[in-house]
Amino acid sequence: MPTSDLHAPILDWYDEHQRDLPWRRPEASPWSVLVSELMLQQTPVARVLPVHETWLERWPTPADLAAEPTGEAVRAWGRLGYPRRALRLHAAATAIVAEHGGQVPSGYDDLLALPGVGDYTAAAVASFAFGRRHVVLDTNVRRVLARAVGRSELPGRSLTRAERDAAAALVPDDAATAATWAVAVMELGALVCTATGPRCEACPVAEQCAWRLAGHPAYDGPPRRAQAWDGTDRQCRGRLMAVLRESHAPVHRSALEATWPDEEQRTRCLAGLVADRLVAQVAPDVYALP
DNA sequence: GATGCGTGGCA
DNA sequence: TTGCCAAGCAT
Repeated sequence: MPTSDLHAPILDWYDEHQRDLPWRRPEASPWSVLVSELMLQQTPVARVLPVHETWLERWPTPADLAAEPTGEAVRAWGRLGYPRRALRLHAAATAIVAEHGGQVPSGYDDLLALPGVGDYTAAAVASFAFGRRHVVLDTNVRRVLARAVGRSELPGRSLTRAERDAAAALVPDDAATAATWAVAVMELGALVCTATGPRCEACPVAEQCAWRLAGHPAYDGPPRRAQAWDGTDRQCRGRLMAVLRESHAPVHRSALEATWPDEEQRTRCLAGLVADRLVAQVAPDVYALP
């Protein structure tokens, strides 16, 4: 297969076009990398940048965060979305202090055991923060490989064994090169080989891209369900959380009623937030961040 | 394996 | 305008 021809062009392209991101700088700590990865789960870089900066200033080490109430993490999370990630990051910091002497572990298995850290994040932190050799397979990498190697516009809904094997076969032998390869392919997917409107004219491997050579055939896999929003529990939970984040004093139930007209749904969502530990009930009908 | 989980920007 | 998308994880 000519896939080895992908390496040099993509590594060279990354060397020239990579973004200067705080968590990529030489002085960035493993904690900075871990925080960035949690924040970047389903959230664009542009929105992560300011929150990541203030987060690291306030909590430069896992121990600093672990010493705070979880509600402070949820409040500082702001509007990044999926606030349960803030809870998981706090729990990860607590576990790092309790089980790893306050140092972010460097091994994949130890990272994977941390709350909020799955296969992708464990591989990414081990690779980016510690220079380990791993298969780092996120949505960007999956898309780049689906096109360059697999001849399709988009990857399938679920990660297949064949897809993982193909990605593994492309990882350079040398650990340091493998780590650069991982971030380089991700960056290519983020900046050039984008989900919509890919900039093939700027792509370093356009000449050998199977999808392009096939004439850019449109995605023909199973339909991808657009996530509903209006009227969903997610929207309702978001409204409730916004009120609690913005108030530095406990909030009475009556103040929450104004945010959502459907009482049955609002009550159910509030109970769900309490069950999720995103909200604490501090007195009858009074709520606050935990 | 499918589903639920926030938020905002952009074409 | 509105659908689609953004470095996933846990259940």
